[in-house]
Amino acid sequence: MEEAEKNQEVAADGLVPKLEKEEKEEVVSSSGKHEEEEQQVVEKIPEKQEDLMEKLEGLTVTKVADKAEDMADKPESVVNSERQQLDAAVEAETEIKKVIADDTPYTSAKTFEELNLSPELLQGLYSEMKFEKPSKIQAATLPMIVTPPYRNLIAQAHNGSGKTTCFVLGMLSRVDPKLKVPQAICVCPTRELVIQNEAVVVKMAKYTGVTTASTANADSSNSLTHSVSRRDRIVDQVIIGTPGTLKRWMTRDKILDTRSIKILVFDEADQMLDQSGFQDDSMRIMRDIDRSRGNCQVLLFSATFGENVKQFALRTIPRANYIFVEKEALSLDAIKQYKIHCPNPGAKIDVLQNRIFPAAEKLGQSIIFVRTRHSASELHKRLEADGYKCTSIQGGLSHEERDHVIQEFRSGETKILIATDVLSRGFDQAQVTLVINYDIPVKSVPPYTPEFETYLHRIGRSGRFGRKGAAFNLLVTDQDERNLRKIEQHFNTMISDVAWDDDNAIEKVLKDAGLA
DNA sequence: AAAAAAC
Repeated sequence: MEEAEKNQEVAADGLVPKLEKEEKEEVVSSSGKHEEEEQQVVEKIPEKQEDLMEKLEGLTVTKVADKAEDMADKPESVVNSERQQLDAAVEAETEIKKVIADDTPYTSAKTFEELNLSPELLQGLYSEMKFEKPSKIQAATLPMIVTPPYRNLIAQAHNGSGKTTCFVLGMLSRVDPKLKVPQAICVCPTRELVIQNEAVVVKMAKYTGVTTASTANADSSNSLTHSVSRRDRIVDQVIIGTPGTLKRWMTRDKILDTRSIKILVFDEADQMLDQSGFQDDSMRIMRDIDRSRGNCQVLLFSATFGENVKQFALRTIPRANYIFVEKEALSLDAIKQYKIHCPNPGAKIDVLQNRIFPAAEKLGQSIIFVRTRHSASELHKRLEADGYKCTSIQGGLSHEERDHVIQEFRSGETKILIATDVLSRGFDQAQVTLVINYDIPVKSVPPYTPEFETYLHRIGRSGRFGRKGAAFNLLVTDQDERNLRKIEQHFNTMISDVAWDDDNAIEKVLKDAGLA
């Protein structure tokens, strides 16, 4: 079982953004070792498919088996195509390992030009987005996304490495602005992410004539059974939304025509497909689109794919190309992680106010993560009562309140934001240098083991696109200690101790992190 | 001893 899973695992080390590259490159560039590893990966593929066949049941088996037979039939071409993707130059610097579903040859994109994007789209990339060349994950995935036969793709890459650009370019390159019907859908887990992603689409699409619609602009849910159903059919090409509203638009309201949808994106895909996440809605959306128009390209993107959801995704998304990263390679070196053991719950406030805030003031912006909605507003009240300027956001607030809090934080007016996990994923604000886990993320049911993926997403709110960042974990109980140790082991990363009562410890540590 | 969306 474990062997099989290991074979399944395809690592993509070094999906690191530009600024961090120098360090990483030293590690990977000199030896020819990864080349050997590549060969092994190539040779293992037929065997891997057999393992997969044994493990899977039902519908999926047929598909995977077909694939395995294909491979057995023409091992030469498979091996050849695998070799073709070992594009020497790119390979040497990216160390990306990927698996492709057929014998379509893909060459890593060193420039955006070679992707055959429209001039309008390229202009958006250069003059609006100020992008020069593809990041590593972009170089690896964009050819897979935009090259016929438009295979499905499951792609994992580090926090802040440029995944959004991958799927936004994917969507924009596939839609026809002359056709006034929905052609691309992007599903996101939160309202904030919908708004953020829509802004990227609008910016990148500036010269293309493509328009967007999003569930966040729709009227809020009270008064409007009427006004929503009265809405006209959507004529925009790119639709961005949260799963519930998208589903309603497709089924009850019938304002979202899915017959022309060519590409369907799941951002934060592991959460969107997780059973305790949005699995039901996501599957429903996929099925409905598949029924009204087959052959829709599905893209899954996330920084994390826990083992279960990874297997589910591979079973669910047929004939997908995929790229995965070993979990041990996921924590970014640019984000230094610390733990502060507090003698009692009250000391958390003390550490926050007297140790962290004074140091944080000079840095940039900070996000403090807590476990519940209630503790978000409680901590907010407490800090405000003590004279600290901060805001808080959680799903219990009205949409207007949430928008307002985010807008103030985006503008830099507020430096300290208290948040539940509504903001743990995807939120992209370059100025965030500090993440504080006021509570460690844990599962909601006994034995309250750590939520590894959430931890990684939270600390990934800092250190965007290779910038430096720091994360402080406040611990009180023995269970906190145990859970943090598990997190260290899980990601094979070092979380150093900082004394809670030392005046200078935080300052010193931030200097070490390259922040002070 | 939960959060997210949304009914």
